[in-house]
Amino acid sequence: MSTADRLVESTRELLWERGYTGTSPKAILRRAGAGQGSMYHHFTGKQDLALAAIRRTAAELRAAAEAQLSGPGTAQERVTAYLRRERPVLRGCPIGRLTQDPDVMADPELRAPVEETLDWLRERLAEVLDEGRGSGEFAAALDARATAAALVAALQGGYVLARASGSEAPFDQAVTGVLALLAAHTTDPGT
Amino acid sequence: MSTADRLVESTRELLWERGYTGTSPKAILRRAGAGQGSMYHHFTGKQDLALAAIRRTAAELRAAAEAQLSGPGTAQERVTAYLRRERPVLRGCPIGRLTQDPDVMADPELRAPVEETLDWLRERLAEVLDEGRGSGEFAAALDARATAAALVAALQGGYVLARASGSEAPFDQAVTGVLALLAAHTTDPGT
DNA sequence: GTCTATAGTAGGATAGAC
DNA sequence: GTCTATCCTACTATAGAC
Repeated sequence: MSTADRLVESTRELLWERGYTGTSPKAILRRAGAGQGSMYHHFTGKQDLALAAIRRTAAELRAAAEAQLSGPGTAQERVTAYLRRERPVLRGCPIGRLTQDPDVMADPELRAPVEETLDWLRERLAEVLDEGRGSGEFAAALDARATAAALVAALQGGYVLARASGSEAPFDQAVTGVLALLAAHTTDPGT
Repeated sequence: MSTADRLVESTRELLWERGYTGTSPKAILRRAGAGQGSMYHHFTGKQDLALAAIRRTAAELRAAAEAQLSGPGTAQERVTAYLRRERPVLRGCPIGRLTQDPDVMADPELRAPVEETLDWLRERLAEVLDEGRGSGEFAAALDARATAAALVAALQGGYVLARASGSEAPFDQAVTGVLALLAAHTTDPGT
């Protein structure tokens, strides 16, 4: 892995652990095993490096979600697979956490990938729900957009509750709870 | 308002806006219109001041929730009233946001009120749901704890989505979505 | 490309005058 | 109680040698 790649990876880890404000260039360099010169040679500064890190993390999150949502199975099964996918719950969502970082939200460049990723996720989930609604899998009255927002919020909020309590249990409960509610809107999918 | 109170209020605002790591004593003093001497006279330092601020915010959140949840109406109505209560959505949850602050979570004293508040909220909501289940308002099969977790997560996650998109819409959608799902588990409450 | 040296600003706390 | 002065460390970036 090149020095530039190591810098981006270290930045991704630290942004996840400590956020943008809580991450110093010095900490990044220490973790990457690089000197100041390397960083300022490959990137213009902390913001530029964070931008590369956030973009990569956003792309990964999107690809991981797409893998579940466009996989095999009914709409219900794909939604369930996505929500129930194994996650590092106590570490939280590497994109969602940036939402709490005032310096990220105040910078249009840093903010854009965060906004796009979460907006895309809601929209993509709504598509799958709509699919299931069209095929008679879900009740016709189901509001795909509102339900999609509720599902993504259950995940994001589940992370918050889990971190607060220091246990994965609340996350699992939130996912179980929202899926149980959704099941009431499910008609028998047939085969 | 005393100087000590102004310091606590300024700290509450800044913790909400910028988090613990992103808030410096200097910024607190500027906002409170006080000098360094005042702060270190009334408090031992940043951590002590933050502790007072977090405790007060936690108490307020709890009182506000209790007002809705122990108010008049059916369980369904009280839950709806709590979820639909007017909120400063784009500012986020002043307690939930601390969950993303590594320095808060690493400090047992600062962390305790965050953990207690969110744990209490889930439990209190579960009680109301159980009440409604007992009175036949909700389906007997409803898992009160899981549903409570899903509802609180919808709020906390709704904040995240709203901040990401820069609009209150995703928050409202998440609340609408989860309440619509819950409605399917509702039997006619009668009178 | 990478290193060390340097610099200016801010963070967090202490000391002592008033 | 509050103020100013002071201290040490960290943050973020630049300069210039290798």
